Amino acid sequence: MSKGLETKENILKSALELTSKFGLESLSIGGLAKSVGMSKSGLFSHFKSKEALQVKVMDYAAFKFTSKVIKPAIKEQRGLARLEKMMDLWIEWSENYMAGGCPFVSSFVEYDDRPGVVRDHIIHLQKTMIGSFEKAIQIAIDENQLKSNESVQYLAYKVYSNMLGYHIYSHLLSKEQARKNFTKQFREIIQA
Amino acid sequence: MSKGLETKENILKSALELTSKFGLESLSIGGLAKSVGMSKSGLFSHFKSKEALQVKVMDYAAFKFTSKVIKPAIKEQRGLARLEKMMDLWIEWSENYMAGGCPFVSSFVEYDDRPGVVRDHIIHLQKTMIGSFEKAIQIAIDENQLKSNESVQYLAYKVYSNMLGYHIYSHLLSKEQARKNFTKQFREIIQA
DNA sequence: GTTAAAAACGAACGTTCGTGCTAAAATATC
DNA sequence: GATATTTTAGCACGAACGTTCGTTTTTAAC
Repeated sequence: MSKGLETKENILKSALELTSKFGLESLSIGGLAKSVGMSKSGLFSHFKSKEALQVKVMDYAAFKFTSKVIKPAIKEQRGLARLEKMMDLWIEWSENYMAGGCPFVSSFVEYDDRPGVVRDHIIHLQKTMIGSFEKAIQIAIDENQLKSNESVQYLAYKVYSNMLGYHIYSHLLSKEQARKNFTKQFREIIQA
Repeated sequence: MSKGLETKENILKSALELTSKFGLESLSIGGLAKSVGMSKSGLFSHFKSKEALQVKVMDYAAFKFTSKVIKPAIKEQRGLARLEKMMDLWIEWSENYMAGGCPFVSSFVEYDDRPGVVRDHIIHLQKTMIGSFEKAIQIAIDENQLKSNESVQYLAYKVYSNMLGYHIYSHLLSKEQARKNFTKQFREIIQA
């Protein structure tokens, strides 16, 4: 890998950490440069605008999410086991890897009323992400491991709401209590 | 009402609108001053710091939430009817009154990793809000209109997750579809 | 109507913001 | 090892940030 790509990856890694903690909008070129130990202009030249940087950061987040949650779960056998593994990894992603909070949730909330390429991109990534869950749910149904007369879309909605609830409650109460609630509701969803 | 309190209320009204759209952190003294049509310093003198302004804005949001959602719902008869009215008004609050998105959700996500008085205050308000729903649920149970072997806290968690799901989905899909999902899951929660 | 208090203003402060430049340093190519 | 290319740094810009100040205007009290 060339030097350029190496530092670029380095920058995005730091940027994602900062985004997770403080949000995509609070990401500043100067602050980011300081945290990776290079000059503002040096960093800036890698991306040609702040907007482009933000888009790249979200792409990087999506890449990481895929490699930390989606891909490992696919190694599990088709059906409920895979879906459950996905939930576990998802929680782990929120809890350990993205300690400052899921960047998709925060950036989405941040940009839901800021029209522009950043928002469009976030929405696209979010839909892709939900699509992954819908696919996993569909497979569980096909494998006759999940019986439900509800649509896949509605089941995914419930799964996703539950994750959002976990996300908020984990900062409000203890992580343990939030996790209990999450697990309990997930069981109800797949057993209904 | 004195002139001072009048303009202060005016400022907070504009501030809440901006917060709903762009978030509490993006609220700037200069921008806010421009939107209410007064000077930066004139506005600033009403609050002695930006932090104080942010706290006041959230207090104002809580006040509005109480008067638009909680209080009108209490006029409904005790039990499920009241809880359902609360849901309707809550959705209405998100959809019409707070068109830019619920300020509690957005500010909470924004500040969950920014220690300080603002965060502490937001958490406090959020807990109070959840407490209101728990109380309504408890009453519905006491009135024998809601039968459940789950704890009130867990039921409130489900109700709240559902609202969060609605909040995200309404920006992702259509409001109608989001609302359908919300209503459906709410029915399941109170019938389980 | 006079006077005291409150409210709003305009200007300036030191910082930080994103974004251009140009020049120097580091890397890759041959 | 010389050359071409990429990457980084340094500096400057205009604008916006929160905040302070002294002054002027508006309101309230008598």
